[in-house]
Amino acid sequence: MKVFKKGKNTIIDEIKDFDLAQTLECGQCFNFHKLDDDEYLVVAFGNAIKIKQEKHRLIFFNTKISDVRNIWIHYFDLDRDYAKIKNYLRRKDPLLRDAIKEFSGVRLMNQEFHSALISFIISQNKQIPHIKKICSDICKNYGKYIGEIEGIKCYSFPTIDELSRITEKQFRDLKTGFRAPYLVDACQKLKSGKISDEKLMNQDCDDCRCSLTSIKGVGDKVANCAMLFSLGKREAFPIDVWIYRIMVDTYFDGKQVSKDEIAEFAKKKYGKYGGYAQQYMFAARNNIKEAK
DNA sequence: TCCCAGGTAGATC
DNA sequence: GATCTACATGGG
Repeated sequence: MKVFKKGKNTIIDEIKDFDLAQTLECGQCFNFHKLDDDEYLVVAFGNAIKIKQEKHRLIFFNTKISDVRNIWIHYFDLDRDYAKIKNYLRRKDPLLRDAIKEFSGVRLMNQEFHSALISFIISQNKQIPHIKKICSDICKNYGKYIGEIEGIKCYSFPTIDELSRITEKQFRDLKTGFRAPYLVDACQKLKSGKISDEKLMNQDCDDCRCSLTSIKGVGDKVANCAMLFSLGKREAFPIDVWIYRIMVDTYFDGKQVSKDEIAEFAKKKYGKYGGYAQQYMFAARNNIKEAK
């Protein structure tokens, strides 16, 4: 992997096991906008940038090389060897072979904790396009204006301070419905420091999940998503309706077992790679369903 | 009109 | 403990 400056842009070349579209569109992140094929507007850490992929090359438009090194490489998890992870999973589970083949460019992102937590509280009982819409509305209404890219006005995800000032009524006006009081509780715990990424990163998986589920409206699934996508807990295995169906059909002969039983099974089967297994499976959910 | 969506809290048994 | 249901909103 080579990083260098070209005019106003920064380039990463010789990238392996990465596909920008697959990584952004596989349901782990909601704060982006598709501009064209393999071309996206991404918002994170108070920045908005245009990124384009050309085969093994990533172009970060109008971006300093130091930002690519300090922010974006880690954000897209590009400093990790995915060949090893994929080999492990292919050997471990034949079901994942096709999923990994089809979605070999998926990487688990390292998002900002507060934005991942808020996004996944919103995600419950909602479809991905609507989650994206609400996240975007939150940025537009309560984040800061960053600038315009390709004629699109960009707004940062609100900081914890900005989030803590949003009332339940204001959350309801953004069509979050019954999640509004959950969001308020999460924002207050973030603001008070009762919940912080610093504390959670130092906890093991079970303690971390336990801390997170002390927030109203955060159960195992939302906690696991926040842990997996923003706290580096890669053994976390979120079980949503899709993963539940796939696991039940594949390993429990269609029998409606409890989510705890599936979680236990996944822990034994995938171990510390649970999160990766889950994400390849989720990315390929429609193909897996059709194959049955 | 009915069913479902990257679920969870509270009630009930 | 393990199940059952209400919960806002939008889309098929």
